[in-house]
Order: sequence, then C-alpha cells, then structure tokens
Amino acid sequence: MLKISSDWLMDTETPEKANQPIKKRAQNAAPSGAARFHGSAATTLSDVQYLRLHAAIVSMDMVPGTPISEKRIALEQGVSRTPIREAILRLTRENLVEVVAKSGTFVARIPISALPEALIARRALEGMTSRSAAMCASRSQVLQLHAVIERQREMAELNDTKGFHLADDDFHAMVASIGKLPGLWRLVQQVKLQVDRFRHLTLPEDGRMAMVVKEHASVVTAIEQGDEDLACRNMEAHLSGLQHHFSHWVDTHPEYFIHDIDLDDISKI
Amino acid sequence: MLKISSDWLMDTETPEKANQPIKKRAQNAAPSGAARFHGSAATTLSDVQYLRLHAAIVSMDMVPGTPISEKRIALEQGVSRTPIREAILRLTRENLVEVVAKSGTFVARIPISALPEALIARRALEGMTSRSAAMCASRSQVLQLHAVIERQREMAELNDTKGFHLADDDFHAMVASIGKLPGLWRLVQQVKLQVDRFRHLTLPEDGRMAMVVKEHASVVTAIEQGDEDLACRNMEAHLSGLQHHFSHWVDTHPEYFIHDIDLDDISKI
DNA sequence: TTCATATATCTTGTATATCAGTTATATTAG
DNA sequence: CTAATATAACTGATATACAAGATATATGAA
Repeated sequence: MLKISSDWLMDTETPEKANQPIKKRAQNAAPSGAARFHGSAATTLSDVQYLRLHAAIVSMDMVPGTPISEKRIALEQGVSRTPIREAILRLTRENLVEVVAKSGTFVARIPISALPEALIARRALEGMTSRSAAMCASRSQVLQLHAVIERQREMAELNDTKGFHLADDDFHAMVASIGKLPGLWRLVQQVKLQVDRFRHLTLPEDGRMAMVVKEHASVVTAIEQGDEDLACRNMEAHLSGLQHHFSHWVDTHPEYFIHDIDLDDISKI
Repeated sequence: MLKISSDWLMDTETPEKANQPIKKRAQNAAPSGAARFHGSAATTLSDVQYLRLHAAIVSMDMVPGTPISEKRIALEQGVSRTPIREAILRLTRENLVEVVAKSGTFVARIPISALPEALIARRALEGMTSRSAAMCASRSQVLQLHAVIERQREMAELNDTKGFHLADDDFHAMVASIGKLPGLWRLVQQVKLQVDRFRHLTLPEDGRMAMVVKEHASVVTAIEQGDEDLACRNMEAHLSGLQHHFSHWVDTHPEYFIHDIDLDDISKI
C-alpha cells in the first residue's frame, strides 16, 4: 500500500544512510498511524489561542487597529510565543489581523469592499443550499428546522441578541447540512466574518429579529413543499435584508474601516 | 487617532512598568508605520516554502499519502524547521496536508465529497461573476476577454495543457474582475484546489480544450450583449462540463482519495 | 522653540533546544 | 518460527535564543 509514495521519497538523496544497515528505520507509510483515530480533542495550545483571539476580534472586543504583541500575549497567557504566533498566522489568512514585519501586528480594519461582496457570495451559495435542501429534506429534518426557528423566536422575545445570532447560524448551517452541502456553509462562514464584525457595531433595529424569524419560516415552508425555486428566492430575499444603512457607522468610526471602495457603489448589492 | 484602541490596551496590567518614567515607550499606534507602504516583495522564507509545497501538491508532483518531514525538508532547503512548519500549517488549513501530532504529516488525500461540492460552489459563484460582468463590461474589457480566449486557443493548438490551464484561470479571474467581484474569484480558487489536483491525474480528452474555448466564447458573447441571464447560464453550462467520468481514476488510485461518499451520489452534480 | 540625528527598545522573522508521544524494529519468551 | 514486549529513533508541539529592522524618545544643534 502506498508504495508509490514511499518510492517517491526514497529514490532521492540520503544515500549515505544506507551504509548503516542497522538502525535503518523504514519511512512512515501514510495514514497507517493509529493515532489518527483517537478522535479525541487533541486540542493544541495554538488552537486555544486562535479561538480566543478569533472570538475577541469577531465580537469587536478587540477593535480594528488594536496593536497585538506576540510577546505580550504570550506573557499574559502563560505560554511561549510559538502558539501565539501560529494563531496569529491563521488570523492573518482570514484577514482578521495585519502583520507588518519587524514593526507590529494589528487587528485588521474592515475592508468596506468585502461587505457587499460577502453578501453577494452568501446569496449565491445559500441560494444553492436552500435549493438543495428543498430537494432532499425529510419530514424529520423539516421539524428540526422548525425547532431551531422556535428557539430563535424565544431568543428574540428575550432580546438575547447573542443567542439569537447563534441560533441564526444554526439555522443556516442546518439548511446546508440538509441540502448535503456542508462545505458551502463552511465557505459562507468564512465569507461572512467581516460582516459579522460590522454587525457587532450596531444593535438590531426594533422588529428586525422578528422579521428574520419570519423570513426563516418562509424558507422552511418552501423547503417543506419541496419548491426549490421558492426556497432559493426566499433565502436570497432574506439575505438581502442584511444590507443595513451602514454609512452611519462608517462615518462615526472611519478608523475601523479600509475605505477601498466608494460608499455609493454599495447600491449595487 | 486611534486613541480608543490605545486606551483599550493601556488600561490593563503592566502597572509596574509605569514606575520607571524613563524608557517608557508609547505603544504603537495602528498602521502608522511607514513599512506598510514598501509594497516590495517582503517575501518571507515561510512564503517561499509555502508556494513551493503548494505547487508541488496541487500539480500532483507530491501524490496523496506522501510523507512530509519538517526536519527533512528543512535540511533539503537549507532553512530551519520554523518556516517549513509555518508553510505546512497554511497547507493544513487548505486541506492539502494532514498532520498527525507526534506521528507524521502527509500530503492529504483528495476527499471525494469535496469534488461535487466544489463544482456546485463554483457554478453558484461564477454564475454570479459572469452575470455581474455582463452588467459592467466595457468594450475594452470585452476585447481583453477575447484576447485571453485567443491565447487559450493557441495553447490548445500547441497541446500545451499547462499553458492552457493558466489561460483558463486567467479568463475566469478576468470575468470576476470585470464584474467587480474579485473576492468571489479568490473563493473559487480556494474551492477548486482539490478539483485541480484531480484534474492533474488525467489528461484532457481529445477535443476537450477546443470545447472549453468555445464555451468561453459563448460566455463572452453574452457579456458583450449585456445579457446577464445568458452569461450566467452559459457559464454554468461551461462549468458543468467539468464533471468527468472520474470513477475510473478513483478505482485505479483508491489510495489517493478519501472515500467519504458513495460514487453514485455524484450523479447529483 | 524647532528640527535633525542618534540610540535604545521594541517589533516580527528565523534558528535551535526541549518535551512528550508514536512507531518501527530488535529482542525475547514460548 | 511466532507472538508479545522492550527499546530506540523519529515525530510534531512547545519553549527559548538570536538576528534584522522599525519606531519612539532622547539628545543636541540651530
């Protein structure tokens, strides 16, 4: 098994080691290791620090522009610089921090241009997931959707915006899962990061949460009826509702944003 | 400027340092550093190693299952383990390598389930970019598209598959750029990684390249006419053509794949 | 005071050392 | 000869050390 890859590795360099017949350890074959199946947490320090920083940045606890020092955080957290650094590298890839070599690292400002594109991408991707869900959904899955919506309704009544947004994510994730397209939801999650940060700047307007619940319900209705086109349309309409009048916040906190497009262009959403 | 973030950082811990009035250095303000604008390469060793490994894996020079050793590669490349490790971390996030702690890291096998999802995501996203391009394209941009198609036609005649695929990517990137949705193309690039690896397993069938050129041309025609719906439909049709009969390759190289879905489910593409 | 310069100190990038766990192989018992 | 065991070498995760460069403040000159 996997002889090809082993050969690939063996046929080059390190010929001198062949001279010592003893202690010659065969190269690892591929995923034959038993450790792979220990499905356990195996959570590494880097992961912990990544999740911590990620949550802090997305929730706007760390506002854009905040300086980050590997050394400082390492001291605070009682770990070495390495896990912190690895966490920051991940965040850099997600455009949540900007690092300037030999100078400093900062919580990234929100690129305004990313907001309309994120909404467009979401509409395209989730239109597809809801369409697929309408084709695949079983009765029990529809009931699960209703349950999530009900939970969201409760959160809205309690005015628990935190819990509301969590239930909101659960709903969209479940639609993708039912549509057998979980990978698309992972994409959406990645894309909506900057929008989430923006949303944390403002509280939902009165009645917005109730409106969201109603829109979700209309999506479920379409899924229940197996009407793909309607499910897609309803989801797209729902997501279009996200376009706040955010010029206000951009004006009051201009230093939070990268003004890489003109605000007027947003109308094309 | 950015006092808020500075305050945020100053108001906590490190109170003992305030005792030494001398040598007290103010915290870095945000992106005020001049280094940011040195747009130069500033390419780091990690980047170099990442690009190297990325290219090797996507091109299938390193086949799935190939063991990777930080130490070995570090020696080969004449750098320390750190840049190699950081490159591998990036590749892990892209699902191009799998790392098992204390055991080994390997070039990731291709998750079969990712292939149909990738095609679906591409269709959704690029349907949108071509739609948008049809709305925005100027005459000069249309000419640029024709130029790229012509280059692709030349590559097809020379049977230069490498150059052909490069021109293919250029075309799709240009459509997204014209549609003012470059972010969507970045998403597509990320999503199509595993499909690209798969494609490197097989040579294009006879006439396939000519067919692709024709499909691209039909997309441009629709863009030229400003017909959004047609552009979208043509692009979707074009991308649907990617569904090879790949069960053959999956059968002959089962160890290259993660069989996380049944091959029959692929019909739903 | 104002501006230019110098230096001290901070930053990230890279290299090396240590730790803890896994796996192949040698070894040994049967 | 076979199977269980022990051990040694290798692995990635983490800690620490060093290097190169950028920035703020101190210093000095006008």
